[in-house]
Amino acid sequence: MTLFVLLGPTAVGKTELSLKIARHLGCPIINCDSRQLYKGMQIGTATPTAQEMASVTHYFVSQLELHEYYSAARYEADVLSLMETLAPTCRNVLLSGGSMMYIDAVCQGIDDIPTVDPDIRNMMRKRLEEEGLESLLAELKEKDPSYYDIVDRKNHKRVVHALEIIYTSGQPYTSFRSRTSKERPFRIVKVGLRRERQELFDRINRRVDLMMDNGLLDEARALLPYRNENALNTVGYKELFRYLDGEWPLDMAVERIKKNTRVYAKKQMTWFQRDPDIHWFHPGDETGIMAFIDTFSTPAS
RNA sequence: GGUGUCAUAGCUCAGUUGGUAGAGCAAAGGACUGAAAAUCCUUGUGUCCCCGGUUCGAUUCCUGGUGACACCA
Repeated sequence: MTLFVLLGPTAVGKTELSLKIARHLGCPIINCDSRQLYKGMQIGTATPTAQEMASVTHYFVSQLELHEYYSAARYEADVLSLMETLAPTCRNVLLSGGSMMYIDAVCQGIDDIPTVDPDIRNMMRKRLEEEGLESLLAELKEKDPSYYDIVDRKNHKRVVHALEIIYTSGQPYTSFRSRTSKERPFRIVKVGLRRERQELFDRINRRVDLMMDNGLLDEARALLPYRNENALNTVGYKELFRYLDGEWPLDMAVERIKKNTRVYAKKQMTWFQRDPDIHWFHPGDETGIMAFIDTFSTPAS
């Protein structure tokens, strides 16, 4: 069994190509976009359309309620479990998306760290607000000095999370971090898509305009009641919320969406760059991509 | 036409009591193990509008020019 991973920055052309590859292989698509997982965010996250979904079986698209907690670790478990289910009938499966950590969670696994209790999460958030980062850092230094040495001390999420784990488990955060790659019962082949930067940025700008034409503002308005959910802390929505609050004019919000999407794309490329297992193609090189896929696909036995 | 104010980084501006300059935004680079489209870090040489003058030295002061804005005719 082979898991093809189709990855690349946002707007590079993954969805379109994923359908072609899936039809070519006669295989299903597993979505690997942390925001397309949620319901109600179709326009802003460029979720495949109903027509696109009709021709190929898609998993993990528009499934989660907006308030549902989810994580890379759950995604890892869900995908592995799905792969087991598919194994008897599928020789090949296509995982497509750009969520870096979710891809790595599936391909390498992530350490078995306890899930943080919501009460502890709330408590830590309050403490961060009231005591400040310095105070939490001092506590981390005392309770897990080896993580204190390596943590990004200005990144409150990292510091807070380590303490959350310490409070949840009673053990140092470092004790859970093995950072070893897990074995998978299937072959993994990574296909990366990339374009010249200007080409990609033009596509991003055009796609944002298209999203606006397709009703992104109405979608954002409908999601306004959920704005504090993590799922909505997402490019495309957070900017339109500022407009709906009367803070920004609409054209400014749209420009910000474009800019933040470009920044996100750059961040994705930075992450992908250091993965030596990715085979890179231009999305227009369909012949090359299909030939590559054919050489690695698992044939009928 | 007259008077005044302004002209500095891609943009908005600060500043140099005369010793060639710095913030925010934009842009670029990077980190990343259970909230990741999140969160965080690093990076600022530019004819200081142009010609001339004063000066050891002018982006800074002065004359003139050009452009923008405001007010008066």
